Order: sequence, then structure tokens, then C-alpha cells
Amino acid sequence: MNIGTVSEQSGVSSKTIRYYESIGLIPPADRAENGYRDYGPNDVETLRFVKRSRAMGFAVEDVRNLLDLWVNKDRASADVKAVALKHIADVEKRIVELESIRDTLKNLTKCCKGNDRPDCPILEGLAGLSNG
Amino acid sequence: MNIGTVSEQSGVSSKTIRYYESIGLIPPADRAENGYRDYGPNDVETLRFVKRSRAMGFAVEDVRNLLDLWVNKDRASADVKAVALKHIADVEKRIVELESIRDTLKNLTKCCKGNDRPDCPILEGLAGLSNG
DNA sequence: CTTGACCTTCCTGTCATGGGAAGGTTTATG
DNA sequence: CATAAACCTTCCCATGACAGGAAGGTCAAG
Repeated sequence: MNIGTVSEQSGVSSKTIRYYESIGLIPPADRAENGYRDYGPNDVETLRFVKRSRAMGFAVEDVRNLLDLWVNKDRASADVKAVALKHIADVEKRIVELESIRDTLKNLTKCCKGNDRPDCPILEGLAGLSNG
Repeated sequence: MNIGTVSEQSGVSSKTIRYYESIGLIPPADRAENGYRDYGPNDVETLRFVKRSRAMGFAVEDVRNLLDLWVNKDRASADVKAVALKHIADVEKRIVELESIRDTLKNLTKCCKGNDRPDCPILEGLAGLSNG
């Protein structure tokens, strides 16, 4: 299986697959006689795992950790849960931050007439920030 | 006023102030005889505006736009409002994405016993993804 | 006079890729 | 069979928004 096929089946671009190999996230692929990388179905599974983990917002270093746990049959599910719970906490923190930003901006825009006059509460807010 | 003082008063690091100057977000600072950058109170105000805009999640290029509108007395508040509304939409989109991620991860962790056994629904979820 | 705290420019690293050049290989078509 | 298209390879550069650090100049205090 050439890299393009694996890319298509896993949803990970060829560029990114080579990058993952270069940083050791996935092992070096076998090579065919012509020097092309040669993959099997297991590699597709691995890349799908990586893809989904990344889509869940895990950093590549976290994925490295999760992959290791995934492959390691001696793992304890508690280890995985710890990684996941920490990530959930991070995600929730970011949600709260974004909600706060959204609320502030909504307040500012609500006060802004949005006409052709120059007085603008949004700019005043950004300059002086009455609102938190 | 040296760069360190402006940094302290605006909350923007010296490094970042030089960076903003280098990309033309703020005009080149005056120079004292010794070659040091020399700032006035207006510069502090400008940097505070930038800082707050960045804290609201605006990209530096958006801040460039907002700064221009802020300085330009002929602006229409509608222009500013358009920038802000677009950004609010972006923020809300990101919130929705993060909430979806959070819910998926919560479902997976809820099913995970988190003990010393190797069977782990989180890893299975990342591998096969029953949940969206 | 020296120590330390500033300041200067310049280069590198971050994170997770994407883009593209320069060149080799394979496959499909005229 | 020639050639063009579609692959593959490695390599280096760019992104966004800075932070870190080297190498060197300047200034205030003890």
C-alpha cells in the first residue's frame, strides 16, 4: 500500500503521515524496492486512531501517550482515564474563556448603533474596557 | 519612557512590543540619543488597546484593522460592528466545537471504569469511534 | 571600577502541519 | 514506444504570535 492510499483510507494527508514518522509518533514505514513507503492495514488503523485523537483536541504528545497505552496490553484503564480527564478539564476551561469573551463582545456590540456615525462603544470598550 | 516601562504599564512584553513594531502593527518608536526606543503616554494607550483586543481573541490582523478604525475619526461604527460580529460568530463556532468534543470525551470516560484492568472504552472509542 | 539592570539587533524554536522545488517511478494513453 | 500524468522521494520555507538566548552597547548605584 502506497502512502497515498493510506492517506485516503485514514484521512491523514501524505505530508502529515511523513511528519508523524519524522517525529517518531508512528514507526518508520517499510520500504518497497523502489524506495516507496509500504503500508499494511494496521497502519491505517493506527493513523485513524491518531486522527480521531487529534480531532478530539489532544496534542500530538498526548497522542503519543495514548498510542502507547493503546498498544500496551499491560496498561491500566486508569492511566488512560487520567489523560482524558485532564484533557476534558482543559477543554472546559477554554469553553469558559470563550464564553466570557463572547459575552463581553455581545455587550459591546449591543450598545453599538452600527450606523455611519463615528462614535463606537466597541472601540471605547477595547480602549478603556468598562466591561469584563 | 523606555520600552521596559511601557511594557509594564501596558502589560505587553518588550519582546512583543518590538515584534509589533517589526510587523508594522504599531509605528516605529522615536529613538533617544543612545538608540533606545522612546515612548510617550499615547503609546501606552495604543498598546493597551492592542492587548485588550488580543485578549478578546482578535487576530493580530484584525487588531490592525481595529486600530485603524480607532485612530480614524471618519470611521463609521458599522465598520467596527461588522468586524466584531464576525468575530463573535467565530467564537461561537469554536464554543460549539469544544462542547461537542467535551461531550464525546465525557461519554467515553463515563463508561471507563478507570481501574487497573486493561479494557478501556476510551481507547476503543478513539480507535473505532461509536460516538460522534 | 565593577556589578547588575537595562537596552540593542539577530537568530532559533515553538506547534502541527501545508506548499512547493527538484528529481525519480509507474501507469495510462496516443 | 514515446510521452504525459500521476505518483513517490527528500529538502527547505512559511504559517501565527510570540519566547529564549547570544553578543554586545549603556546607564545608575555602590
